[in-house]
Amino acid sequence: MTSNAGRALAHPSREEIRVEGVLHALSDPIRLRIVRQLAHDADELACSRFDLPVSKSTSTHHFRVLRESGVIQQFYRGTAKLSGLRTDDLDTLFPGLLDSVLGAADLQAKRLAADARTDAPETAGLQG
Amino acid sequence: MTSNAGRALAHPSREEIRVEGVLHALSDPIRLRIVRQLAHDADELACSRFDLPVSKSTSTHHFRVLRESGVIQQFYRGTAKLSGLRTDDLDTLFPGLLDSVLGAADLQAKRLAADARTDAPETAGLQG
DNA sequence: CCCATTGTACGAGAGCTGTCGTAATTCTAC
DNA sequence: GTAGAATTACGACAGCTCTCGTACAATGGG
Repeated sequence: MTSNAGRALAHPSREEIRVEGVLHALSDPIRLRIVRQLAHDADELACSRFDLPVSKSTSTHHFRVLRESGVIQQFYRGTAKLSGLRTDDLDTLFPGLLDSVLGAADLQAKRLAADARTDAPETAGLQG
Repeated sequence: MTSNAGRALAHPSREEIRVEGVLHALSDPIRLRIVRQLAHDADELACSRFDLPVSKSTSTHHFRVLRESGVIQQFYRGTAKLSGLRTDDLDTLFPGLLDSVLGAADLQAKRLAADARTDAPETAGLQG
């Protein structure tokens, strides 16, 4: 069998996605980071392409939370598992939600980076 | 003393508000309900005006989570504690986030209500 | 002062969450 | 078939979360 259908992954249907679950999935820093990378870098990435500060087991856990809450879809291709945002489903169910969360995360990242630049040089003197 | 200053409540400053914390605060059904009621019914409501399906202790807990994450502000007036959304701070930090979450919650509420109407009368529990 | 109203604090318990390490599974390449 | 790479599954653990009940504090009116 050359098909990848042997390993099917459970996804919630569009109707089963709940806004509370989506918000909860996005409220973890690691998962938010995954989603931001998916949104910015590519539509579909293998899990191994993410450089996360946790073990593989923990990564698997976070990807599963994202998938089971309806934020991402996953499928196998060879030994790799590719992940992509369920942009269409989310935009249909909750228009603008994903974009504003991603925008908020970007703004916060910029703000925190700027804070670090203004804080550090004076006191600590350590910079990247 | 007629002042209400005796009981001060700790709030995060605008700069301390984190998007992960806001999303986590909004990911609980009870808290999302509180926020929706604050957004729709009034700008400032006493805690006792919320008809929540939990005990007073639990309500206090949820209001504290919302306050400490920066979603709401609270102050005392007499024996009452009034709560209001920090709309300005949130809109400045995360433009559009609060609105899209509230919109998503409204859409989902309508959708679930419609599903219940089409599910129940016809088959009374059997669905494809 | 006493009391009703309103909300807090504290302690507790059940359950979920994030994390890890190790063992197992699936696919590709030889 | 064998080896290797990518990922999952399982069991375990500490910590957090949601919930409650009871006891306590602050305000306003008699």
